[in-house]
Amino acid sequence: MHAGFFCTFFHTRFPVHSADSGSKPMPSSTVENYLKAIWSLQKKGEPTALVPIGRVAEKLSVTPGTATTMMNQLRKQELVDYMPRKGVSLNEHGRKAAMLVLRRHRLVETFLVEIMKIDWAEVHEDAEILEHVISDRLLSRMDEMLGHPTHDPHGAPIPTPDGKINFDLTQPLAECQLGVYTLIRVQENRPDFLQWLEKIGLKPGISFRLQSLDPFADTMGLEISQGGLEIQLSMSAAQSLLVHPKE
Amino acid sequence: MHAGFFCTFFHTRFPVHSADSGSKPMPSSTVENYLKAIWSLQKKGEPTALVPIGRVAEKLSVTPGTATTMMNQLRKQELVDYMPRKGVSLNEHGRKAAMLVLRRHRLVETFLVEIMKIDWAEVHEDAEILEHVISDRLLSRMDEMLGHPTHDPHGAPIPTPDGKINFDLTQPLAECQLGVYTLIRVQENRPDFLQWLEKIGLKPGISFRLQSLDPFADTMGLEISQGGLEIQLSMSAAQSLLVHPKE
DNA sequence: GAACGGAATTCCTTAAAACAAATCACAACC
DNA sequence: GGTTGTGATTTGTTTTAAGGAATTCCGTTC
Repeated sequence: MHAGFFCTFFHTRFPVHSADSGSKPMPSSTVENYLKAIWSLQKKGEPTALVPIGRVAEKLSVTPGTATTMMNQLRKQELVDYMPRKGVSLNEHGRKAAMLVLRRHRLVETFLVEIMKIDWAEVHEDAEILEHVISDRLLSRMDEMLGHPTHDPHGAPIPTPDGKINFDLTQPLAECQLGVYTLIRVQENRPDFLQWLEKIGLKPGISFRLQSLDPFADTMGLEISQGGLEIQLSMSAAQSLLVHPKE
Repeated sequence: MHAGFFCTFFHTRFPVHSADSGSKPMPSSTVENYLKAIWSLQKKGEPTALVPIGRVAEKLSVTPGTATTMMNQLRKQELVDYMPRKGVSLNEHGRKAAMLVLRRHRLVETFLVEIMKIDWAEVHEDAEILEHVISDRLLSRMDEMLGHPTHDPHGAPIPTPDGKINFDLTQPLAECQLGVYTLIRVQENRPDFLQWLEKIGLKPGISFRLQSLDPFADTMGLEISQGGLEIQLSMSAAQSLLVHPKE
């Protein structure tokens, strides 16, 4: 095999999250990952905007040919609108399926953090796997134990069981003026970054003062605790911090 | 496809329970299932006894040819001793791998029952899937939360992290004389059976009196609660109830 | 209007699992 | 000692997912 040692891992299909009895074939975990990828590449404003196949392939670290082949299957399963050479977008089916995967992912993450007390910086990887295999029974038990949470530990909204998602009105910190803000959501999964955030005391729900802006150094300075050190943050990092103005 | 609707499910390979970095290819979930099957067919006394390939195939609901092919792969991966036409047995590697799967399975079951409060009669199916995908981190967190349990909710011993298992000295109720016994373990996964046991008040740890034996009807009569009704039980059901004499 | 370049598509191959059908080995029987 | 039968093996095909190479579109340039 070419791509190295653990190719097997990427070739892997997952089992399905619940024994079912429906008519539709039920998406494999590979299909689910394609749906998630397409969803995440679609800009939220315009749900019919086409995503180029190359972006999908890149997102999933797969060759364009592989992605194209999969697009045809997704279309056959009536999960996407796919126009060769134009791009792909989720249809109503596909969007709902993607939302249910996202729901599983985020509920699992919340469960791992709240109940199992695993560091929020490290839950993404596990959730990435479990989202494809958790049964409906387990999922609803988790939901119940957590008291039907609306947001995961990163501040991301959890879709409802019927596939609706509630977009919060937030803006990236990178686009803010000086002032006081509350961190709502962290849109980034890299554990090292999340661990760093934790170390400096930034978690969803925490408020802080955006104190300085340096357009040339491309950084911002934050005061997180009253009278604490000013923390320097790159603009690209600030892009993944979604905030509300305080109050 | 021939074998019916949800073949896809059985074709499925699972991802791997933890990102690793070792040299060995790391068993796919299919391989893990074969190892489990072989282990469960090997009688516990004689670890080198060969299991006929047909039994393995039957256990996994797979054609003999498929099992034969897999035996060759297992041998190539140095997990089994396989002698064509004679049979197969786990070698030291394979036994350890099987024990680790069993550990994951039983810890997961215990977690589902103790922490998530799912009915012990219904956890088998979920555990059957999760045992292949749970990461080491999650597993050890579960172990910790449960206080390093030695037995699962069905009374089965949980192998240690280094793959040792501690066989309890129990006998099948079917082989017992009249007397008072404590139920140690239920060796049966069918939810309906387990639910029935629960309904009549039999769970691991419960004591009861074996009150009558009817060799012609092939049944035994149990008194579970003091002065309660006598419950009739077939010998084959009694075969899966492992007990100790009380005290 | 023709040529170019990059993205997307097709076609071919590989890999793991599985099934079906044909064949093979060996013990038991006559 | 030859025949039969059962279980195991071999061979060939299928499915899903993937990679690679060659080719085809199509929007730009010249």
